[in-house]
Amino acid sequence: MNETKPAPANFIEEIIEEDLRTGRGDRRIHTRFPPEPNGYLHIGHAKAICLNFGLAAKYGGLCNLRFDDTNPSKEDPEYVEAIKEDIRWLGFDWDDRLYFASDYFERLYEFAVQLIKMGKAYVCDLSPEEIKEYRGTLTEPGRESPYRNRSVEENLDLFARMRAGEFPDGSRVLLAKIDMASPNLNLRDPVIYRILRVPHHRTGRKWCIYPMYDFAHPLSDALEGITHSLCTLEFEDHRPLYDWFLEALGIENPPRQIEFARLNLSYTVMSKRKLLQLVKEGHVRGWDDPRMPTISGLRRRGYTPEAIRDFCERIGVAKANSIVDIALLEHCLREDLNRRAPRVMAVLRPLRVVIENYPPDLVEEMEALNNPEDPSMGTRKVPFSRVIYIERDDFREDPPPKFYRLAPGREVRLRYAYFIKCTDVIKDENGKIIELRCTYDPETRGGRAPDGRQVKATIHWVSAAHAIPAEIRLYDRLFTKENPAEEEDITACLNPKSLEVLTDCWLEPSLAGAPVGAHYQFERLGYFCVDPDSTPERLVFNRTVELRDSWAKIEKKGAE
RNA sequence: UGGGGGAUCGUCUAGUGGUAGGACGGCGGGUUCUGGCCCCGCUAGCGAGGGUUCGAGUCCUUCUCCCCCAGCCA
Repeated sequence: MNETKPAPANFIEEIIEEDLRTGRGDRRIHTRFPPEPNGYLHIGHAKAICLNFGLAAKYGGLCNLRFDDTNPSKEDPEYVEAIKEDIRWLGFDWDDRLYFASDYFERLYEFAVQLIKMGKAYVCDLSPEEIKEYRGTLTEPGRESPYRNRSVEENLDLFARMRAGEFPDGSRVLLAKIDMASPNLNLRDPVIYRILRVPHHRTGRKWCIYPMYDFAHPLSDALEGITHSLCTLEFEDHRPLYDWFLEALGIENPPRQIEFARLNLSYTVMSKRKLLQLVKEGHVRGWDDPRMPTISGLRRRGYTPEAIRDFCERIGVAKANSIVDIALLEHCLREDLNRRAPRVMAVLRPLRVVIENYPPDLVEEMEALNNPEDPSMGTRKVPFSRVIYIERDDFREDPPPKFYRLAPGREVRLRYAYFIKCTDVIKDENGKIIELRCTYDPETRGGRAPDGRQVKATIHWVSAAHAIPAEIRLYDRLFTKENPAEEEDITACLNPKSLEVLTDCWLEPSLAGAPVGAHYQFERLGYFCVDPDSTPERLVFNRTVELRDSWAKIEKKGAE
């Protein structure tokens, strides 16, 4: 067979293929996903995960999971477990290659000693404020620290004593000796070790000095044999420093850092800090609130790993900052769920309907398709009786043009059942419609009229005597602004209607015992999944995403 | 005013000197026992100016706008 190789999908694949051709990086592909365990993963991380693991898979390489845990004051083992679970759920596997930067502390310390011996690092006694001052500004060069030219011996001694805990936090740091006049601030003698008496979640109290990201990252990559180290755009300025450490320490086949644009999604925020704020201030119920763009939130909402992976593939990888329309994510979701979610009938806002000419004691079992997209999913029986509930939205006493559903004197089809015609509208003392009286045509059982007459609409229903009650949570975008991150205060543009809880909902009886996490399409309404808050007595559903709704569009247009 | 990046339909993204393409969205139509799915069609773009060239989104040049950097965070 003569298969043409697919063109590289993005600039990173181009670089990789070039490296594979020229032999740079040992003709291997080895990537890593390096989260800091200081928060939950979000859909932006999913992009990085798909990229790193996907590249390894595509080019026959490997991808490690490495926790970048060099700052114990922000990290927590709770996050480590949550992150592992999320990556696995997304469908990726790091086999036995689970690493922690903290595993390398001893070796990183040795690297630092090596740097000192080469005269490329020194201990500085300046205070944090002084260091900042000496660093200069964007437009003015920095000044050299008075401690910059200490002897190797003194530096070695001081660094050992930093490790031994002889000095208080913040009193001294180890700096790389590079260039205080560099226009790139990262090269103005950056801090590589600081004194921090904070117990580490993995190394306990063994260390009171911890390496900085800029030092730990390239060397951790080197230690793991990483060939391509992908990160986001804001680290572009750090690349010279990344390369400097590898070069100074004589690393062979050094890994190559490549930067790409992080993902932003419309109507949400993506920074860990802002997400943490939403959680802490109680604007959402937690990291896994179904309105959150976190992996755990999306999972609880009912998103599938397949949909998220497909989305990550479709958005592409580039270097331009962008905000992807959340409609694309929803499209990927619907496409996946349409294929696999069983159809059921559920009424969210019930309107009681009495079918006056239907025998009071009769119950019929109507046969319904579980998924018209996939006949192999079979059929089920849905009980039908004299009193049913329909959706309040499916009836209008005074129907506007193009409203095809039920109205006084009008006939519609009940999905998988009969044609019914509305004969009477019953209201309470306030004029609120509380019940409809209808008649059915026994000849239309199964949904077709022998005389060939047609109806304009098919609506869903549940049998009042058989339906099971449920709570259903409807979600909308969390923010009213397309890019909340650019607002002074993101909480000012929170969408007050991002959550609506419906407590008087009725489900067809086949849903009894539905397991947590199960996905369904509630016909004509959307995709829903069973929330963990469900109890054996009462199911709770989340609306994952609505079906596209052309009637809603028509109605909205009419209102304008 | 220093350095590092970036600019292609409304959005995301291809295009590597030879007819600017795809996806999402929007609009219109077909089909339909879900106003869903599916199918068809339409819509709409190279930040600006100059130059090189038979030919420029692509090369050169000037400019404009946007993002990132002055943590002992990552």
